[in-house]
Amino acid sequence: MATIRDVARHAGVSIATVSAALNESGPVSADARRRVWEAVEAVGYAPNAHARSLRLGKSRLIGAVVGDVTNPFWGAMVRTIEAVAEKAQYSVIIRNTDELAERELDIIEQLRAQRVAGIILNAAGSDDAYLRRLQRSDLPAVVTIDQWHPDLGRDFVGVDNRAAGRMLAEYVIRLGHRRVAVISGRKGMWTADERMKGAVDAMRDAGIAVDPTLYIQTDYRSDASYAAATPLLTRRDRPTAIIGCNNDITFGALRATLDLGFRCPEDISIAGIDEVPWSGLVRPRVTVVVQPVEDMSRQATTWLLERITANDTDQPPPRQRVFAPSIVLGDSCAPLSATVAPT
Amino acid sequence: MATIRDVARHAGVSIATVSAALNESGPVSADARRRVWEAVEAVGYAPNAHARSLRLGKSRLIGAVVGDVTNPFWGAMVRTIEAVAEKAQYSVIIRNTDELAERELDIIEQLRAQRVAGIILNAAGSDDAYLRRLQRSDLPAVVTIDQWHPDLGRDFVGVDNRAAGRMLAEYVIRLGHRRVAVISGRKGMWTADERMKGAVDAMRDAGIAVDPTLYIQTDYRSDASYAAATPLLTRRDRPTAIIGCNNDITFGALRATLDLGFRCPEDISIAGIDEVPWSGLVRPRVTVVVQPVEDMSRQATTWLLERITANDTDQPPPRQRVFAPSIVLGDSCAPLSATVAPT
DNA sequence: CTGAAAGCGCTAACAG
DNA sequence: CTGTTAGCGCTTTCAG
Repeated sequence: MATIRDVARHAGVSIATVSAALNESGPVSADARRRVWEAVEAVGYAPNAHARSLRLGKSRLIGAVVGDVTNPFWGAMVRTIEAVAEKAQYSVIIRNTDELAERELDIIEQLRAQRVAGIILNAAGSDDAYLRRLQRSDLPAVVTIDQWHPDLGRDFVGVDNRAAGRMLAEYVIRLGHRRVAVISGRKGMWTADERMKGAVDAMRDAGIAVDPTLYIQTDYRSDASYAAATPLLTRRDRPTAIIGCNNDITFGALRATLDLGFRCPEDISIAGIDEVPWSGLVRPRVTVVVQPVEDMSRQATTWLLERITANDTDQPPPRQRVFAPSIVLGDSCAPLSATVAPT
Repeated sequence: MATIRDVARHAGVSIATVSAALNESGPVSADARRRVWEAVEAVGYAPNAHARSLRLGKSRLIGAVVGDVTNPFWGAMVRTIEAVAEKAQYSVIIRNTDELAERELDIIEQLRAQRVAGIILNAAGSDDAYLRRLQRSDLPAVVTIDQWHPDLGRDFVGVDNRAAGRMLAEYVIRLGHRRVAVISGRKGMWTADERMKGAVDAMRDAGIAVDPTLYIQTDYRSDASYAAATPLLTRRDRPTAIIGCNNDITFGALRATLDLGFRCPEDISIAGIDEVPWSGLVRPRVTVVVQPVEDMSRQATTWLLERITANDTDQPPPRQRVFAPSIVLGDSCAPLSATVAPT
């Protein structure tokens, strides 16, 4: 592939002039500039990004470390991250962690070796050893997204997850439900704990006796949720409503409900967090709390690019932006009075 | 960030020894090796990928150029591509084209400048100028996926799209339908043309008079499909069945059908191509032809890595692998005899 | 305004 | 077995 030397030779100038012309980083005569561009065209030149990065000591790559692109939540995130990055001439390397802390740390290490300029990170781990390893000072710019870690000292973009859990619980409580199950992600994960806490708080505030066997934390996965929901639904004092703390969990709970021969919402009311794909055609239309995914990923990417561009000396202190979730009503929840009581 | 020099100094050896030790590319005494690894640990060294790529004249990056990660079809593709690439220590840069040929060419040019080692490409354009620009000889290794271009001379992985269209049409014909509409992607796009042709062939083979006003090619997008379906459904001699040639199109057609007050499948039968997300809960359960997305992306990535690794001299000739699609029956199609006739 | 030359961090001869 | 050195392609002083 053509190098800057080929262009210089072809244009009859020095390589320094070519560089100055292409980057507009120095004075070049109109004539030389024209000849350079012609030569670029003629030899099919494109500057070698690796040489450039090496010389400049910085690359135009950013990493997007997400749970799983296959989940519409992360799919939408990645889509927007890519769109915003592209405008600023950055490319995004995508990596899925399946929310496995060990994998995530590995990936971060690899991205560091690749000298990405920055990382948008779904930091899904939680224990101390994990956090310590995330603290290492020689990481590139990082903006965390979705999961918050109080002491990490990084920019964070997410939603008020406690409010999300609370909204859903208050909604079903208002419909009269008293025995409400909540299935959330694994313990220690910020979003999972917060969503659970928000829901439980709402119950407590409503004067409902808190039954811990109704509150389950497992993986944010539909099979885990299915497995968790099944025993709940076959108990004698089964809940009359279930809250699923992400889309996969909601999906699993709904499947379990229907597979066991219950109707939703006639027998069991179900509501969840996160958008449901093809929601217009999913029956019942699930009541969900949604996050402004696009705004979130746009903010995260903007902040990241800002940090990448800023001098080391004027890096802003860690910022947090917490968006408000909103509820989208469907018909997956019925008033308790209209619910067929457990026998 | 630490360089190989820091490691060498710390270990009390030369940089060549460090390189040899880390890459196992030369004889190094056990003692030196140990000291090198200790030094690496101590200074937090990770080899600079840009320097490496520059020196080696090749990178460990591949580009995944897809329609839109947000679509579950592409989401699954990207997921598998990343998984397979990771095992071989390659990173994937993701780019969405929205199937816009101009954007796609731009992106390819950028990836070329970035010196990616290879590209997995959804080549969505079709005109001659486009193809000519894709032909340029100085591109890295390329494997095309989904869309086939006979003369491109690149590896290709996809499905038998004609069979996919045919399967669906034969299915509804077997149910007795005679007035069957088909909505596909834009003209000139291989998958769109093939799926349409497969469906139309099946009609012709069944002795059905071909009514061109029932065969529409538009964008692979739900709003385009919605707009296309609406007039079809409001005609007096409206079709009794609709075939949607990708998931978005099917979704749009279904929405239009329901919005107009028709029931599916009682009034209109609908079937489509591509997986439907949350299909277990979408009502009606749509009958679809699905592609083995995971096998396809695995094959594409494997071939790409193979080409990247092979010497220029022993590059295999262009290969094609065409997977068979399969049909998954739902309840979105009813026998014509059970269908409420247009008034 | 233009050119020569240094050097980013690494690998691979090659010499010791 | 180990060290010295050239050079990958680029940007950027610094002289002319």
